[in-house]
Amino acid sequence: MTDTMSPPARKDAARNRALLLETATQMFATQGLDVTLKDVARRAGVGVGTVYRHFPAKDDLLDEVFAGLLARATDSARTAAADPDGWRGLVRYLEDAMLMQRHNSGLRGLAATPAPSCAMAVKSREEITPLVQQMVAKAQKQGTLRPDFDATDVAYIQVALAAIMEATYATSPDLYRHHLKLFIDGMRAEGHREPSSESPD
Amino acid sequence: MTDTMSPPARKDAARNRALLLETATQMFATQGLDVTLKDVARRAGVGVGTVYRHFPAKDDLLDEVFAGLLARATDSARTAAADPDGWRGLVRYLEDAMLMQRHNSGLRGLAATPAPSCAMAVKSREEITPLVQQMVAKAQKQGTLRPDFDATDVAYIQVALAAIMEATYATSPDLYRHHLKLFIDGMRAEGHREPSSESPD
DNA sequence: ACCTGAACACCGTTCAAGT
DNA sequence: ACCTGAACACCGTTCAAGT
Repeated sequence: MTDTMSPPARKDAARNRALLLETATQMFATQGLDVTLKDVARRAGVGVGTVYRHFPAKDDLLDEVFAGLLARATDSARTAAADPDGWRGLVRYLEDAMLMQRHNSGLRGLAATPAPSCAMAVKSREEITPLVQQMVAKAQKQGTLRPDFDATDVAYIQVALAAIMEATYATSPDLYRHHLKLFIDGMRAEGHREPSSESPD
Repeated sequence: MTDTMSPPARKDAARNRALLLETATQMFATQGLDVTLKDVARRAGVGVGTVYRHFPAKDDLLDEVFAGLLARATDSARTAAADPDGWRGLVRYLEDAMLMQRHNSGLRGLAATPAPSCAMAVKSREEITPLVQQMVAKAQKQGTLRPDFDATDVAYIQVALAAIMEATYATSPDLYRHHLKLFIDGMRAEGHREPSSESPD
């Protein structure tokens, strides 16, 4: 994924790059998207200019930082798509995605305000959409998912839940589970509304 | 609503205040929340300092600007609460609220990112929540709304739809209608899933 | 009293000078 | 080649000087 050109780069440069990525990943995860690049630089022990040498703009740094999480999300989607029960796969995928956000402040911010320009959003769509499409098709064939449900709707439900989570996280970080259930229930096909052995809360 | 104290204030000051409010309302509606206070000042023909004299901070200006819209939303909720059919009132209230956002960029931004600190959000909750509670109670008594549905859930559905609208507006400003339908369907009580004479789109 | 605009703090980004 | 930090543009906010 990172080869073909660009002579190996000096060892110190490579180290700085890795260090910055690591530092930024940590800071964005715990403190959210508005950590300053100056702060990232200081914590990494380099000058601001170095950050901009490796990442032309803050968005580029964000893209690389969250590319890692995107990979995890893709894995989750792949596993979910392999589930023979389409509905169950879909639900698990959504739960996984929300759990990731639950534990990463920066991801919450990104997911709730998806700039269509954002490289990560684009790649995310490209990689995950086909997998979600498989789940949707399967679940519809199995009669458990509404027939008028689109694969892109899953992405929008993620956006919706992200916004809710962002709004409620500070007060009750797990309230989103309630809304997740609500939305999932709205996805069910006619006559598949039985509570599936969960506690009623 | 604006009396009891503060000697009437000089005529030019009062005019400036009104002018600023009007200008800001216009600009936030069409250009969104990140219009500059310097721009507002210029367009109103005053200095920046004047803006800050009348509104201690940008948030205060926003609060006053959107207090007007809040009043309209409250009216809508009151009308909806008066509907003998609880379900129909609830649906109309949601449709109204979304229509307001649809036509106001600043409102879209605010609704999608509700800071709990925001005075408008607080007032909105205080004024509208009891009305929504009436609708929810009525609809549940009439058996058309899920029994495990909370009045606060309505507010969160608004947040969710606002985020979706914000994400899709540029490309397809009316796509939110689809998701509104989806969520509304998720609110239905068991056995009330008939398509109610709408076109299927 | 109220208005004005220069000035400050802050953040993203650039670039001349260093190694 | 790459690093550094001062410098710039921009936005929110303040305040000394004007009327």
